[in-house]
Amino acid sequence: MASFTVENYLKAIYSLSRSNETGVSTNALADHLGTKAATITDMLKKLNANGLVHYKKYQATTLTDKGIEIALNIVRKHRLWEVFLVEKLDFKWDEVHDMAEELEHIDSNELIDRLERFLDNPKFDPHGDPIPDKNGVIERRDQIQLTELKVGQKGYVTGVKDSSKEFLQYLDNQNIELGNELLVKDIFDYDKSRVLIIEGQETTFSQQVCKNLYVNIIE
Amino acid sequence: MASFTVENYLKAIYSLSRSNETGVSTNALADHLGTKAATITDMLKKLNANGLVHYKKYQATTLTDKGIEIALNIVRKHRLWEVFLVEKLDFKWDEVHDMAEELEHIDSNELIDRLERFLDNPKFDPHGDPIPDKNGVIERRDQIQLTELKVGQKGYVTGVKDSSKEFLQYLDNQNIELGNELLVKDIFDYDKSRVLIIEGQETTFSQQVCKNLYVNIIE
DNA sequence: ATATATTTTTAGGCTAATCTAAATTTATAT
DNA sequence: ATATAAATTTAGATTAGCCTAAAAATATAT
Repeated sequence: MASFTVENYLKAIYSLSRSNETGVSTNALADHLGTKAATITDMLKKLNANGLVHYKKYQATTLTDKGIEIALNIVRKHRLWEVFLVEKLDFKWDEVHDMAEELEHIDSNELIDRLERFLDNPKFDPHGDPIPDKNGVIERRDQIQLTELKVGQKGYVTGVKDSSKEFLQYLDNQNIELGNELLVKDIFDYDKSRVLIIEGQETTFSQQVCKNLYVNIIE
Repeated sequence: MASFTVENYLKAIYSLSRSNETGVSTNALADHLGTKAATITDMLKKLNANGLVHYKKYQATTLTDKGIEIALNIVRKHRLWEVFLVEKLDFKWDEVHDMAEELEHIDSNELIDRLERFLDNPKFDPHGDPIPDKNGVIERRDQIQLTELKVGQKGYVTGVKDSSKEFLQYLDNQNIELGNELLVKDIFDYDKSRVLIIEGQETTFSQQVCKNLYVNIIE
């Protein structure tokens, strides 16, 4: 079985691969995992030897199929536990990340399958991220960043791109939650900030905030 | 914070102390934890240095107050997670031990307090063991071993002394569960086996089985 | 095209938790 | 009371995962 540490490496490589199709650099991984580049090199050699990554000296690293499978299972567990914490234990969406980081390593697929059923087979976690099924299949979603909506267009909030505590708490303060309907009333050329009507309430959001909100267009 | 390993040592010392008031021996710990005596000695020195155990060379070890506090918190977490697994995820009582062994190390008291409330503040785990409250207080219970009942006395099953998979599955096969009412109809002098009426059904149990069942007397 | 900067790897070490084998201490039995 | 057995500790190694400092490879800028 993959150790706690190995699971975290695979998850990190998976996660960084989302934004970088060509593969992941040693330094990017070191940053992400809070370790030093030398440590990453050591581990990549081991993961490579165990058939979990494709690694060649000085080149970007990618996951093998086996590596992807393990990473997706960790992501699945992480997101299901987050749903549990929010839906059943009433935690807020900005409070669950660290606990889920631990719970994701509990080693029982039977447990996680039963948890999934107990939670009524949720398809998305509290931040709107999709939950892989037991075969690692992720439901694809046609969500876009709020910045892509033009003036006059309507949408509803489906997720957040940045799930940092700070951003989630900012959204709480603004009373924004998943499912909220909104209309883009105006975009200021100067700083690309937007005037929005969210659930009937007029609010102004910076471009940065809008980039970090995913929406579905309402035709 | 105590590491996963340290937590397991403290829990083991706590657990073995239940049956041996004077303290725990190095070999007993090695057996219980599946490691070698030399390893135990090393660790006891560290735990002693950290104020978690009272350790003197060649003498039985006991937990300090701080050690007891940590051990009880682990026990609390273990038992609450077991209740969750059985009550909410429909696992059987012989299936939950290994998962709870992992879940007990999840590091959040807030999580465990919320879990407790979610489970309606259970006082006992699925094997009848008491769940320490958040201050480490355990509800004392006047349960006795079934072997202490005399012929003609009645009781109901409150717990198991041995919670091995094997014993629990044996009980399942015999349709015995916590709460069952029973009457001691006869005790055979020869092997101390008992004829019992359990929930109206006549059954014979060996002395070993009776020793491992806790009951409350019904006057 | 070459010097400089950046990234990555190598080499050598550290710590926690484990092991085996040998030495020491304590317990037991005659 | 002393020999023997059992339990415990010490000494010296190992492995996983991490580190720093130096070397090597790759990328960038003039």
